Order: sequence, then structure tokens, then C-alpha cells
Amino acid sequence: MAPPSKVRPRTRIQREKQDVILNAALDVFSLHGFRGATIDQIAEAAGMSKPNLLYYFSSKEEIHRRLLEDMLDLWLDPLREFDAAGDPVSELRSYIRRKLEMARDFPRESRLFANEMLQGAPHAIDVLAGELKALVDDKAGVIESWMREGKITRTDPYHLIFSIWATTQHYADFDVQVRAVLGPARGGEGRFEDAARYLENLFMHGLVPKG
Amino acid sequence: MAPPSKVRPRTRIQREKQDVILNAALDVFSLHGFRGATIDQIAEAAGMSKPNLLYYFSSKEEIHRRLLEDMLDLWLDPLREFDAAGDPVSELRSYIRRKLEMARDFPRESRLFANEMLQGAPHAIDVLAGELKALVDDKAGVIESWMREGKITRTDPYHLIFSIWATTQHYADFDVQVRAVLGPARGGEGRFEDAARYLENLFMHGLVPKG
DNA sequence: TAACACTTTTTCCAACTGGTCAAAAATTCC
DNA sequence: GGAATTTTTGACCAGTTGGAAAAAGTGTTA
Repeated sequence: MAPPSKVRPRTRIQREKQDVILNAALDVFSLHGFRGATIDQIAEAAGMSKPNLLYYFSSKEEIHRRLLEDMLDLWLDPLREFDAAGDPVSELRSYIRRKLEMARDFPRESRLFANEMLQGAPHAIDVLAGELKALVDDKAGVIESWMREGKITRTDPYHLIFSIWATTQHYADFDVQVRAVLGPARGGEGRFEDAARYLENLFMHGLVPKG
Repeated sequence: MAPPSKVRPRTRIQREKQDVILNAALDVFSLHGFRGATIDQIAEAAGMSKPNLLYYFSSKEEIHRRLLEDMLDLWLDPLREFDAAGDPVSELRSYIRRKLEMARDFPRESRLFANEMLQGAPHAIDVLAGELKALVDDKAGVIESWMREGKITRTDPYHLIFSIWATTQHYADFDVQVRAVLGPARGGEGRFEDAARYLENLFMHGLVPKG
């Protein structure tokens, strides 16, 4: 009789339905943002009635919060793996590759995050200024030490990280534009490999010919 | 007695109030997206009642359409100026600089556009696949000819343009994140000049030391 | 099979949504 | 100044929104 309401599922059905709901909600939130999304839309996408959905999550906010938490965790993984002990150039190269793979494999999560940023991060500002900043500070330190050792060009490590985020997430967040501009011939599945090749070259060597 | 309803303002008051409304609407739409924005919010931000606002624009869609048109025009300006006859490296450099200035000076327009992209460009897809694609095709051709002449490194011109868009617009669209990560010390006004310096270096030379 | 917890549906609600309309108020123009 | 026009307001409407309540159904297990 009493709704579960708590975050932890207790039965098999609760676990399954919560997953279905979260998946549907990710579709809707990533497309319309928090305010633009409605519980009805999510419920329909999840194949259940609105009151039924509200039996598993007590509010729209709760679903969104949960989605954002899960996403942030996934999102920061590649940066966490960034290894100070590795070879600088190949570490950066594989970080870029992993971020691009995330944009390809989790475009909805990327858009959910982008929506949150566009709205001024009302639900995530604490994570940004706390956990994320700490993590970036740490990795920026690593990058700076590589620069001091002459392993990579001396430049701003923070903006370097920003530019990796921007260029990779662009392929998820601005997917429509990318497809429209590339056209049917080049906008198919191959676009991510073209992007990977291009970005590797950009970050490694830039545009001015050497020598 | 009859509302103007048409796009062209006939009196001084109509011109002024339409501007006030468009400005307020830009605030609201860029923050919440089309679906998430309400006429009431816009009216309040514009300092007038909802029916009064609807006297100047016949619907929410009309305001949004108008905003998007004006923005796309402004947005494509830097790319139009891209000059085939100029020096390749300095043309690219100044394009990057101009795009970054737009992100700094028109962040709301950038976010309006980003919102539209995240939602799959329902109102702009025609422009993307038409006017924009044609323009990019043209400029990509210019870039390609520069590459053939050996003036810049051989790479994918389309993805080059994407990466310029992505890196510059990032400072408008993800402003909250940038500020949060940089912290109070480096997240102030100077961040755009730091970004300009960094991006110039990235696009020109990349990260691998030369020689 | 009967008591039990778990799940789903039906009904409902108050607040909000985009938008209309007629009348009142302000402005402009002669 | 007064008529004509433009602008503003207040009341209103039908549809949607997030969510509550309670009853009805569905297992599960002693």
C-alpha cells in the first residue's frame, strides 16, 4: 500500500520499472530540458500511466536528479582514468578518443548535461564547483608537469581540457547540425571516425605545416 | 482597434516595445528552450502584461521564429567574411577570434542556438541543410584549396570548421562550467583572453613540440 | 486459501498554459 | 479640442501540468 518512494528498489519489478522509466526519461529530458519535459511524455515513452510512474518516483525532480547523478558519474570516468604516469601524448590522445566514444555511445547523456549547463546548472552547480573542479585541478597539475618536462607544448591546461570537452561533445549535442552540414554522403556512421582522425591531428599538430 | 500582428512595426511604440519583448524573450528562451519558456515569463521580463505582449506578437512561436532568424543572420556573419583571397593562416586566426568574440558578446544568442540544436533543430533544420550547408561547402572548398597549396596542414575542412564552432561557442554555452572550474581567481573577465591565446596556439601548432 | 504486501488504474484537483475578447485608457492627428 | 487610432487592461477560456487519494487488482507466501 505504501509507495516505495525511496531510491532503493526492493523488488524485481521495482528495479526493472525504474530502469524503464529512467531510460524513457533520459529520452525526454535530453530532448526538451527539465522544464520542457512532462511526466506524461515520460510515462508514455515508458509505456505506463502517469500515476503508475509516480508510484516509482515521487516527483519529476527525483527522476531528473537521479539521471543527472548517474550521468555525472559516467561522464567523469574518462578524466579520472587520465594517468600521470603514462606517456603524455598517448594519454591525451586516448582521452580524446574516449571522450569522442562517449559522445557517440551516450549522446542522450551528453545532451542532458548540455541542457543542464545551458540553464545555468541549477541542479549541478555544487558538483561542478566541488568534485569536478577538484578533479580538473588535479589533472591540470599533471598536464602542467608534462609541460615543464617539455613533453608537450606549454599552454593553458584548463583551456586544453575545455577544448577537448567542447570538440568531442559537439558531435553529440550538435548532431543535427553536423549531419545537416555533412549531408547524406558524409553524415553517416563514418563521421565519428573522420572526427577522430581530424581531432587527433588537430590536437597533436595544429594547422601550420612544420619545418 | 485591430492588433498589428504583422511583423513590420508601423509606429514608434511598436518598434520600441517589440525590441523590449524580443530582448526579454531572448533571456527566457536561451535559458529554458522553447518548450520550457512561458509567455508569462517573457511578459514579466519585458515589464508588461501577457495580453499586452500578445498585442505585439501573435504567438509564442512568432517571437521564437523572429529571434531565431535574427540570430542565424548574426551567427553566420563571421563565416561569410571568411576570405578566399586572404592569407590562410591569418584568415583562420581571425575567424577563430571573431567567433570567440561573438561567444563573449552574444552568449544568449549562442544558447538560443544551442537549445535549438539539442532539440533536433525543429525550427531551423531547413536553414541548416540549405543556407548553412551551402555556405560551409563553399568555405570548405576554400580551405581545401589552401591545403592543396601547402599553406596549411592537410586535414578535414568540415571537421575543422566544427571544431572552431565547438571550442568558441563552448565559452557561451557552458559558461557556468567554465567559471566553476576556473574558480573566482581565473574565471573573471580575463577568461576570454586566456581562451583566445590558448585556441590560437592549439589551432596553429597543436600540442606536440616541434623540431 | 486467506492474509499479506505490492502494483495498477480511476478519479480528481489546483495551478499553470497559450491565447481571446471587449472595454477602458492613452496617444496621435487634424 | 475632439475624433480617430493605437495601446493597455481585466476577465475569461479550454487544455495541460504535476501530483494526491483511494480503490481495485495481482501476486506471494504461510
